[in-house]
Amino acid sequence: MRKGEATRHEILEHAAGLASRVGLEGLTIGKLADDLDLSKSGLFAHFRSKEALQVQVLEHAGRRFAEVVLSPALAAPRGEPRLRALFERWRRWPKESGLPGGCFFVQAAVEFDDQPGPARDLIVRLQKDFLDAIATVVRTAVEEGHFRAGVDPVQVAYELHGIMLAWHHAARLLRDPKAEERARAAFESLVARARR
Amino acid sequence: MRKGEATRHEILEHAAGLASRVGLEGLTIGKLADDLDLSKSGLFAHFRSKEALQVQVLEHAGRRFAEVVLSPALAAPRGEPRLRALFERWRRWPKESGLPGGCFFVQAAVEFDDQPGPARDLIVRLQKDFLDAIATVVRTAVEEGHFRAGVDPVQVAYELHGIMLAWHHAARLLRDPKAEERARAAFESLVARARR
DNA sequence: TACGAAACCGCACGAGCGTTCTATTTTCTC
DNA sequence: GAGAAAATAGAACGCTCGTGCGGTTTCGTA
Repeated sequence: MRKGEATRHEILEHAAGLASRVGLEGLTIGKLADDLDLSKSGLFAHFRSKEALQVQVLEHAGRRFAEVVLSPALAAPRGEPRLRALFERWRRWPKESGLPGGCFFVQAAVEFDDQPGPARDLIVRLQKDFLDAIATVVRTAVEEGHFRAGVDPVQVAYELHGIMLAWHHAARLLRDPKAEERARAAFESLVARARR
Repeated sequence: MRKGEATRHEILEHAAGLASRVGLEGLTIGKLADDLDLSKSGLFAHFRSKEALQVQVLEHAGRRFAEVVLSPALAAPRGEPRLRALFERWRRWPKESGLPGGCFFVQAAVEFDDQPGPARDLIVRLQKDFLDAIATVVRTAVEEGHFRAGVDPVQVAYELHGIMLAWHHAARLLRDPKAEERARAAFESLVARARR
């Protein structure tokens, strides 16, 4: 029971990186087994279906995201600093977590927005939870008096998400060297607007 | 030579809709042929490779987008009205063009951001051209005096793109009924900021 | 150290993929 | 309306996919 857990972890780790490049649908048990020097059937036995594999990869990445982005950000002082910490960690997360294809939640969200099933359900839950978390951070910024009272936290979360998606697009597809600079400018503008 | 053109057009039309749901990689010659009551080989003969099919679907959609979104928007009065027209048409384009899976450029951009080849090259060109077009519209708004002189047109294009991506995400994945409302609010905020 | 359980392998399967070849039907042109 | 050219069909290929099965190796524990 010990060894199995370990290799399953290894598999999920590698699968997340692979999926960031080719997507969760593009994930292939054969390729995965090859990369990890396992037999196809040996690897398959850990999950018993491809769908289960996809779901577990998502769960794994969700836990990882919470560890690497959310929790540390929430450790920052309440209010605007916390929002800034979140932004910074969010931006660095694909690199830090060894996702060579960029944030693979972006890929998964687009891939499954039209394909019902447990994978889609899980993605929706994860993304909603995350957007809620952003909104909560913004709300505390209002409570702390950093942001003005009229600010709509959900709207800010929405717009921040848009900034990150545009950044992902500019950086990964367009290879625009100014992508980060633009994302930062947009973020500062968003914060300034909320503060004023 | 006439008939072939017609069915090829039909194929591309249907393929674009299909690809909006399953992606350009998920596109399958067999499924496509089935849907259109053609033989696999008969359909295949029109393109002679799947890659060529993908590229032609992209070209087709690009032309369509220019017809349905860009050109009509550019017919609006210079400046802010033109930007508004662009926003409105852009928002309606997946529905108007029979893309049941939402804007399939979003799907394609994410799918190919890491897979070199002619398809990726074409997507990059199309997206760059479009972002340039937005920036140009913003620039004319500055020239017309609708927007203030300090506005960075490229930055505005970047942020508008982000708003649309967030909208796509909220509407399609999260099925958020307020998605459009939020997109509109973000757009108004963007315009107000540029105007002030 | 022995033994039961867990982990893993090799092999095979049926299905679907993109692609090729040859033959047949349909379309266009003079 | 005949004949060339184009469009389509049918069958087959080699490959890869996810999945199932039976046996072998490795591990964890008593």
